[in-house]
Amino acid sequence: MARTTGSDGERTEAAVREAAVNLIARYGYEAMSMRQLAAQVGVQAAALYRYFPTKEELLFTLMREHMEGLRKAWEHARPADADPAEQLAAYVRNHIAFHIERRHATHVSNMELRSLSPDRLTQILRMRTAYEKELRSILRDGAETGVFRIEDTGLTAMALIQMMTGVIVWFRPGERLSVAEVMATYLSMTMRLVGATSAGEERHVHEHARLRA
Amino acid sequence: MARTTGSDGERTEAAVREAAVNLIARYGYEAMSMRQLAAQVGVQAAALYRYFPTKEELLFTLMREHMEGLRKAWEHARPADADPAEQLAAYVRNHIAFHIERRHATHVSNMELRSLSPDRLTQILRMRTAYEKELRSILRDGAETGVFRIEDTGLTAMALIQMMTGVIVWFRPGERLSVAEVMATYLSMTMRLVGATSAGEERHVHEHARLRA
DNA sequence: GAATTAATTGAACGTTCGTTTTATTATTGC
DNA sequence: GCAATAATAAAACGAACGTTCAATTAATTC
Repeated sequence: MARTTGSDGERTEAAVREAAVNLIARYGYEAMSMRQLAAQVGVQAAALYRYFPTKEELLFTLMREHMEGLRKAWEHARPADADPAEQLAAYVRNHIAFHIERRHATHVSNMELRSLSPDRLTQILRMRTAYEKELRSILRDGAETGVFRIEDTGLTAMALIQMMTGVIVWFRPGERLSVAEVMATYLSMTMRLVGATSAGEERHVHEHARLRA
Repeated sequence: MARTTGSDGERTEAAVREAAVNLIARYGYEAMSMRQLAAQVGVQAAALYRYFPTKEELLFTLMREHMEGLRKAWEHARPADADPAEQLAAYVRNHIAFHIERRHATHVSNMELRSLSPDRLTQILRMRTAYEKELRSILRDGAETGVFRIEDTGLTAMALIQMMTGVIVWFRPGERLSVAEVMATYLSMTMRLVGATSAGEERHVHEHARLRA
């Protein structure tokens, strides 16, 4: 046999990406074999090499597009002219919404970094650092303006990001909590953690009420 | 050749454990080969099977002992009769100190769960859940006593644990911050996050001063 | 409808993997 | 110092891995 009826390159490539994200998230990059991936797509292993030259290139593509998606989401969600408290709230909401919606891809991007070659690792880490830098900048602004009380900006940024990204470990859609509830609670915890002054707290409380409605 | 001069079973087994933790933390369980591990120990691959019947059993042993170590550390560090704020402070200090000291083992226990067979996975998760339950219990006590202001105990516990465990991602000994400084800052963030009342804050501030001294 | 291009199969390549078996040497106990 | 045991080496096993190649068929182009 050879080309099958109804076969379509674009559809196959999309199916490969989706199956790869799911399999790598569940079993890990090293544990997923190209044959296993091909079987999930409904194709022979050799067909995969029409779309991705190597297994590592496939992993890198998934990670790069995930990071670009995160950057674009924040570019779209960031408020143009807003005080640090509003900016921080937008950052938290965007981060949690994005990571819950793309749990599997996030898992891959966070857990499989060590399977990348050095220069590809550098590229992904650069994108990640740029994204984290946005948060540090917001925190610094807030600390200088006096709306936040923060001991160490860099350390607080790392703590917040790890706290927020952690939702993908335990969150399962359709269980006890809705996405809006999780977002609201994490927003509340974040504002307290950065010592947001009453003005920021007020805003957050209103936000909280709105989200639960 | 066969038995080598000066060979000693106990020393070899300890060397295997240490090398395995380091290699798995760096390259991942699947990516570490038994030959690579043996080479690191200075022995042939077959010799490993004198101490661990399979590769997975080796992984499981490392994880189980790490979790038991964490439990024992908390048993030893937990204050007998203390208010929730003091108990929480002890939990945070113990968690951060333990995880910084055993970064590699923590990495293994957190990242390689999917390489365990179902029943071994269950065993490790049970130990982890028991440990997390301690934190939830402290938070609940504090919320009921009124010393903490917490929206959702379970969610707060997860957020705190992920925030604290996250130190192993970026912390490198001997760099910008000392362990005591990191502990102090995380303690401060934790107390604010749980909305600890001024009494708890006071105590924490004193603690903070003590640790920096 | 013939020629060209796109998509895929099936088989194979060389390598590496975890593990087992057997033999061999060092150490220990008497 | 001799028997028993502990610790390892060396070689091999079959299976699985990522990847390549040639052949084959479907879709497209003119």
